Amino acid sequence: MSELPKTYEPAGVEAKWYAKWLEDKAFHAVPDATKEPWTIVIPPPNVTGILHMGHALNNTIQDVLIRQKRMQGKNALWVPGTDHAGIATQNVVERKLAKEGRSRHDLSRDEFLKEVWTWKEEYGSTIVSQLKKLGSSCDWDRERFTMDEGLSKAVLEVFCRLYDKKLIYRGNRIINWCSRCATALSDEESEHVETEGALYYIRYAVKGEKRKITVATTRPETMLGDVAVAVSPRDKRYSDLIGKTLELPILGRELPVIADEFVDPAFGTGCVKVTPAHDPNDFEIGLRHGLAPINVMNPDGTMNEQAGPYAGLDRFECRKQLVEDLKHGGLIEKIDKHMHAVGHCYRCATVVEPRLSPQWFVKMQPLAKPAIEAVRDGRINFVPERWNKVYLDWMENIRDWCISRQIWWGHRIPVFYCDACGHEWAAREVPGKCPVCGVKDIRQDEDVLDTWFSSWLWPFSVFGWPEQTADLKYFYPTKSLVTASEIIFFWVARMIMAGIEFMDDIPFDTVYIHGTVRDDQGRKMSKSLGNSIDPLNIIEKYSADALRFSLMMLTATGQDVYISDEKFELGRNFCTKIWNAARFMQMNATGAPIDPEKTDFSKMKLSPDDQHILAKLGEAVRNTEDNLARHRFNDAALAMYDFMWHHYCDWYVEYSKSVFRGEDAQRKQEIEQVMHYVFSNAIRLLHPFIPFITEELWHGMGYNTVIESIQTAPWPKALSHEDLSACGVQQGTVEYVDAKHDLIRVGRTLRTDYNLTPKQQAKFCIRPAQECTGKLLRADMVSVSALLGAESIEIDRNFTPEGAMPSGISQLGTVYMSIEGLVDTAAEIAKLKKQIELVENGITGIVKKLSNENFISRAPADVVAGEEKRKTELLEKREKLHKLIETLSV
RNA sequence: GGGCGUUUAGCUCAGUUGGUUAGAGCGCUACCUUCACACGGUAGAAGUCACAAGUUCGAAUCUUGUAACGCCCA
Repeated sequence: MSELPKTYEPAGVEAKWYAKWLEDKAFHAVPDATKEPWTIVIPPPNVTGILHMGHALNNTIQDVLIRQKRMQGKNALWVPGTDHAGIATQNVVERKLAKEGRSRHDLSRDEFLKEVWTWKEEYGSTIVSQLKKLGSSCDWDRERFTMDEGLSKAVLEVFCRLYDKKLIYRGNRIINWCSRCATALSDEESEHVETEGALYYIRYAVKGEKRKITVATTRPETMLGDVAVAVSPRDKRYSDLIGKTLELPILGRELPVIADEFVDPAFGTGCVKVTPAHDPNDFEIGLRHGLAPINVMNPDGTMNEQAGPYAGLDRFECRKQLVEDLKHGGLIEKIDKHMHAVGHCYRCATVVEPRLSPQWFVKMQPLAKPAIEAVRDGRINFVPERWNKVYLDWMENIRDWCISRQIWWGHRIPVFYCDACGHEWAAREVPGKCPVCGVKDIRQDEDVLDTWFSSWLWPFSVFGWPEQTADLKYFYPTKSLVTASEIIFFWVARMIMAGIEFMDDIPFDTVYIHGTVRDDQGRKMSKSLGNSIDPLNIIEKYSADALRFSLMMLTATGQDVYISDEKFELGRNFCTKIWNAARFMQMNATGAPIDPEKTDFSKMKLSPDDQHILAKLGEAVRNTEDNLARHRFNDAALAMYDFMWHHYCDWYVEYSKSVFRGEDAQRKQEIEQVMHYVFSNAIRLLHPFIPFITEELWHGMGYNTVIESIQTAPWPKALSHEDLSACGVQQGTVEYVDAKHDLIRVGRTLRTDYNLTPKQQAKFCIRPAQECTGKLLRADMVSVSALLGAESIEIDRNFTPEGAMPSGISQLGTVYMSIEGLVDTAAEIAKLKKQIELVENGITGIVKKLSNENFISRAPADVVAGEEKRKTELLEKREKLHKLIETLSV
């Protein structure tokens, strides 16, 4: 065992171990009937992505889960991969082309796709290498890409099956159109942003009358596509108008006035213009009344020839111009400011235009039904629970999914058309001719599929589906899905539907939804705000372990995480603390062989502190395990942090110094053995959270001579009371040590009160509360004396101070400190009086409770007994305090 | 408009089935370069649990209402 360097240098260590783990294929899993599979599939990041804090959080959680399961002996598999991110990737490559002065339309479709693949080969692994820096223990041999051959095959298979089942159809519908990306978006891809707009009140003339009526709209340019004006059938103000004709300003088109239940008489003027080609509700009204839609816009967001004088203008330019013209004609009644939610493209933030166009849809209701059941009957559970409801609400009101995109990068829709005979069909392979008329001149649909149409198959397509592979049979279904709330609809819900539809089984049983990472002012991290914290910078500055541990400490279940640079000091400081604890052990090594698995403590005489730390380790193991099982990562991290820092380092290591500085060689070896048992178990617990430093210490401490890597070391066992007492840990002793710590704190406070420096040794007298505690203390003198920094300690059941002495009361007894020089009697009395006051308050409260008949009769007996006991204790304490004042006053 | 979440120490947050004196990290105060660690140690100060009403022997915790902030859906 080589000596650990004085300071921990994470950068080299982390790189070293990750390379070693890859070399050893430590994360690789293969089907093994003798072991239980435990599978996670990664939410595939966009191939264009770079690692942000959301990824860091998401992947740390998955890594914690998978590393723990691996240590617990499960056949743990974490499947990684990336997503081809159709629109985003196409945008990136188009921007690159634009820089070269080219557009994709200068290239053929095939040439463009070649460009994208080239880009993917060059930059597509960025995020993968970043995930490795984080320490993610993915099985990289199984890395998949949503456009790779196998996954593409799965997509075609699914499309064809659904097409043949008539669950995929083509329809002319209002969809969300991004004019910048020039493609349709699904409803989920249109992000509603609360925007200040205006409500324009526009006057339409009634034909043949002098009367004008006013309609209100937020998008005046769409009036050019108006085909009617609608009022509520119950609206008496307009009942005489129904059936009459209006004249559309500017264009002069004749518009019938119709009555439709959809119209809310309370909104605006109660008159609504009907523009079926540009609004989903209007489209429905149009269908009900047999009105032909008029599309006034081009795909790029400019107005088309239907817009008359405005043809060629951009839609917003047109709005301006049109409003000017209307004002000029006295046709604007008023313009009110109006807040409303406006859809924006989730990829480029362009305002989405509802637009009538022919698109492909998946009929969702039949797929949703069994997927709703799976969550309702608890086969699938969201954590935190509240997301169950969010999921169910969405699923119960599910709308058909628009899956066609007018871009080139993606899975091309496998639908073919024969213009000769009009046949349309879906095929898994590109057909040579029309299966009906045999004509070879057939064409394939130009559109590609929504990226999520491949992601929703991820939990089984990664294992080779539709082939019934051994991997698929063994590793599917997966266990936990870890993701953020933003993609519950996009992805999680659809995976559940796909799993049930195509695998006849749920894809996972737990969906853990973690929070969003925000800056310390609670704002979402975004490039435009410039408030992003780059995890790679944090790794460089503090280490991946520090990043991971800090994130875990800060993530309360499902709550958003607020971070700033300094928050990561928490993890770094903790790693340093562990490092130094290890160095301490190494510096005091006796040279005896170290075995982290050795537990035969029954053969040695365990000191009270030994017993105490073993018991506390047991608690830490139990807490960590429980909290991990319940996805309470922060509580798990805190349990380990508290154990390692506040129990092991603060108390046990401090106590051990008294042994290591003594002469008893046997004791030194014994305590060393306890230390290695405790420490090796503690770092095993910590390994899933901070894999690098724990592996480094595993080797640094020489544990690797017994078990080669901490990754395969057995997960610590939470020893039961029976286990503990079998190896010599008595519950009473453990409680004694807790009380001893309290006594030592009382003694240390006395030191502080009299400004003793740590070097100044003080004489103490302890008057034990009971004869038996006196015995325990006397037997434990080495420990008490060392922890208290005492020159001498007298333990005397009948101790009475001769003069004024500073003192304090603890559960085990009263502590007196003997100091040279004057005791500040007045200050001592004031201190004691303050304590008496506190005790009195306590007593008053309890007496009040105990004299309440209702409390005695209705509260559970143990609560009442507890109060009684506490009352006695407080009365005793008050008595003691009074006596102390008396002695001081003498 | 509908739904969800949050409100606890200066800051960021825990607080599980209601039950002793409401906890942590950071920050703050005092002392300490001590021999694992100053990325450290010891001791300490700091809270009207958003507000109001209710249920209860007992409420940070349960119910209702109010307010502020945030998120999702329409």
